[in-house]
Amino acid sequence: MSRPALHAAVLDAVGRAITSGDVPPGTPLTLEAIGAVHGVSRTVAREVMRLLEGLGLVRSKRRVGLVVLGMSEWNVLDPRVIRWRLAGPGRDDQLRTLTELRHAVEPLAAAGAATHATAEARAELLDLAGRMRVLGSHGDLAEFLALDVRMHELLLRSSGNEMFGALADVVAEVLTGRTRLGLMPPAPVPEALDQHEKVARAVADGDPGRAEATMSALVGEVRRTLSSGA
Amino acid sequence: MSRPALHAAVLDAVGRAITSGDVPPGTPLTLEAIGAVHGVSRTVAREVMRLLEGLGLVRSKRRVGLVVLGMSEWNVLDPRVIRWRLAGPGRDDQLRTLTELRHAVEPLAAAGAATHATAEARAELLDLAGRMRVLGSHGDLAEFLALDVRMHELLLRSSGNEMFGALADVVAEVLTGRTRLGLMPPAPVPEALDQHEKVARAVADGDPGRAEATMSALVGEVRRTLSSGA
DNA sequence: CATGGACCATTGGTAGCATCTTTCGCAACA
DNA sequence: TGTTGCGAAAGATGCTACCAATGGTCCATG
Repeated sequence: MSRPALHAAVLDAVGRAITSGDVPPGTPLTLEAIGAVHGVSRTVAREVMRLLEGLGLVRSKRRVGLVVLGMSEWNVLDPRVIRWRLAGPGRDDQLRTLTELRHAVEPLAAAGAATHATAEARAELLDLAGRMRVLGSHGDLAEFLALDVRMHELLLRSSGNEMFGALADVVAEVLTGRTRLGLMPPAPVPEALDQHEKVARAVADGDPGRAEATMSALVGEVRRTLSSGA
Repeated sequence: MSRPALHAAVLDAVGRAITSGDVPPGTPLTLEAIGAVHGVSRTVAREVMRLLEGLGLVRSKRRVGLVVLGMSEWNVLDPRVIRWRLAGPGRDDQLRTLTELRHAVEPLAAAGAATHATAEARAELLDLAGRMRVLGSHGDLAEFLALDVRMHELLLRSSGNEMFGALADVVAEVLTGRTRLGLMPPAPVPEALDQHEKVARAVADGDPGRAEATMSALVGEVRRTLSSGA
C-alpha cells in the first residue's frame, strides 16, 4: 500500500455506497461533504465525482450538488460497476443477467476464435484445459479460477472481434465474483472439465460450429446451475 | 444547452485525437502540454485525463506523464469511444465488429422481450413497425432512423436483462453512425421492413423462439450487406 | 562495464479565491 | 389568497500557487 491511490479508495467507497443502494437515487451529494467524510480535499473529491459521472452514477448540477442517478442510468457493463454490484445486494440478479450476456456472446466468440486464433493461442487453450483437469482433481479453487479466467479471456480476445475482447474483463469479474461468493462447487464438476476441453479442442481444430455449440452448452449449463442453485 | 462544458470539449478533442491514431500509443502527454494546447488550466486537464484513464485511453505514470495506451486497452464498448471511432478511420472495421456484437445479443434480447415486455411496449413495437413501413415508401431517412433506433432500444430495454438494455446506447450509435456515413440504401429494402414487422409481431404474440430467429435473420442480413457492400 | 546515488521533471494532493448558475425565500402586488 | 419578481446564498466550475512523492536519467565511482 505504498501507493497513495487516494481517489481509488474514495471512488471505491462512494461507488459501493451508491450501487448498493445505501444512498438512494435523488440524493444530493456535495463535494464538501464527500471530502469531509473521506478526509480528502475538494480537488480529489471532484475528480472522483467526474469518474462517477462518467460511469453514470451521478449527474452534477449547479447549486444543487451531485445527484445520485437511478439504476437505469448506470454504466452496468463497466467492470468497476460490476464488481461493486457483485459485492452488494442483488448479486444474484447480477449474476443471472451477466450469465445471459455470456450466453449470447461467448458461443459466437468461440466460433470466431476457431477461425481467427493464432497457433500459440490454440496451443495455450489446449494446455489450459489440460491443467484445469489436473487441478480439478486436486481441488485448488484459487488456481483453478485463474486458469478458468485465462481460458475465457483468451477465447474472447482471440475471437477476431475486439468488442468480444472487451467483454473479457466482464467475464473475469463474473468468474472471480462467483468464486468469491462461494457459489462454486468445492471441486469442479467433471462435465465442466469435459466441456472446457471440448471447446479447446474444437478451437484448436478450427471447427467454428463445434466450438460455438460446445460453448453454448457450457454457458447454458452454468445458467441452469445458477437459476436452480440460487 | 449553453453549458460551460469546458472539459467536455477538451475531452472530445483529446479522445478523438487518440482514437483516430493521430497520437500513437506510447506517446507521453503532460498535463502542462494539454492545458497549453487547449487553453485550459492544469486542473481541468487533470480531470480530463482522469476521464480518459477511466476509458482506458491513457495511463498516468509519475515523472513520465500520461502514456497513450494501445487499442487493446481501450474501453471500446463505451458509447463515447464508439462515437469517436466511428468518426475516424477504421469505421468500417468498427461497424463490422459492432454488428457482430448485435448479432450475438439482439436475438436473445428479442426472445427476452417476447416473454418480459409490458403490454405498452408490445403495442408500441407494432406501432413502430407499422410507421416504419409507411415511412419506408416515402423515403424519409432521418425519421426512419429515429423509428429504427427507438424500436431496437425498446426491444433491448424490454428484454428483462439490464445488460442488454445497456447496449441500447451502443446500437443507437451504430444505427445513427451507419446512416450518417451514408451506408444505408436511399430507401429501406422491403425485406428489412418485413423482418422488423415479423419481430414486432413475434414479441407481441409472446413467441420467444420466433422472435429470436427473426431477429437473428434481420441482423444477419445487415451483417451480410455490410461485408459485401464495404 | 556495472552499480549506486543524486538530480529533477511530472504527477498526486492541498488550499484558497473568483465567478457563474440555479434555486430558494421573501416581499410586494393583484 | 395566489402570483410575480427580486435578491441572497449555495454549491459547482475554474484558476493559481504550493508542497510532497516518485521514478527516470545520468553521472561518478568502484
